[in-house]
Amino acid sequence: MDLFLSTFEHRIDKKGRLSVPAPFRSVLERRRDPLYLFKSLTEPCLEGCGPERIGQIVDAIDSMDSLSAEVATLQTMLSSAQEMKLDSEGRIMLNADFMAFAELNDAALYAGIGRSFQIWLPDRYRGREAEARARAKTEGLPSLRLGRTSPTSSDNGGS
Amino acid sequence: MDLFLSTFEHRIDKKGRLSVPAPFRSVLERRRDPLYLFKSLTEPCLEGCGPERIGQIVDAIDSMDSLSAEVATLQTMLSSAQEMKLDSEGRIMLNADFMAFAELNDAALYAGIGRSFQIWLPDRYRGREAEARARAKTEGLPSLRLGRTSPTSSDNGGS
DNA sequence: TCATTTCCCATGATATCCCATAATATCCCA
DNA sequence: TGGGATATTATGGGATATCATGGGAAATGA
Repeated sequence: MDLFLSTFEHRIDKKGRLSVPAPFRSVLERRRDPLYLFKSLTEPCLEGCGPERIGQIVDAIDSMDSLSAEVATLQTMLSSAQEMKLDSEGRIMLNADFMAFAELNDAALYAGIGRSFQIWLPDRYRGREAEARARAKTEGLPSLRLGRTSPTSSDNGGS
Repeated sequence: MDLFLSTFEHRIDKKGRLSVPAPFRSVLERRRDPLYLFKSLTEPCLEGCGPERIGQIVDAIDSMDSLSAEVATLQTMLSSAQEMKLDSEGRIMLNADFMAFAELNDAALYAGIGRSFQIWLPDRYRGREAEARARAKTEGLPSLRLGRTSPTSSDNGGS
């Protein structure tokens, strides 16, 4: 089961190019997946994922009442989503909208969160991380059931 | 799965020409599909799609009570639909009815929403997007964990 | 005829390709 | 186990291709 994990900080060059971390690239390559980015609905960061999540959203829209507010929300996600083409060095180009939304300028921090990852202004991310750790200390951990539960997992091996 | 995604803002020149975004054109070309536009039933914007979506509407009408109000509604969609011809540079010309309906003048914003896309007055679209994002912040994300269709999938990273 | 629309070419902006390089990580073999 | 050789990675820059856009001229059609 390959996942997006760890954090990486990379520079954004004068041309607006940003390297995708090699470990993330190899996850996508192994699955032969293109990379999609979209603006987070709830945080000032970008989200990266493979096509399966985009497909879920498209299918969900088709199965919902097209006049509902939920559909409008999902459509907002899709209208900000973009299939990113990597250049031969594994870099992407962030358009002006993406850059402005996440308030990026000359550097970006990738944070792998399992099946997807986020792209943040580095300092902002570190601030949030500190907050989250402080919260954990005062409020305790969210219930985490590490025992494992759900059956069947037709995953390939890996770690 | 090629989809219409992302947003693009283009100018409408003095002759009334409007470029179709290159990524949208390549989706249509790959499928050898002509482009259809029609007036949205629910919003002050135009909708664009390929022939399969038009076919779905026709089929839906055929399967419904031909006297119902819904049929009349869907029929107005079809009667406003038009097959657009692209010039050699990939531009379309919007007729006066389309321009007036979406209140367009010298610019248009394309918003890809998966299997179709919309064409908006840019400022109006941005207002709607801001509303949708504000709603998502207060009311949370629509639950899309229903559709657990694909092999990977599962929990949303939706920050 | 006159008013459009369509075709063709020009152009500036920008993305993409290809190559170079420095730093780091990985490998290999003694 | 060490240490030099090799591969990978992130980053940068110049050249080339693509794209959006605009305008003149030919074609269409009412």
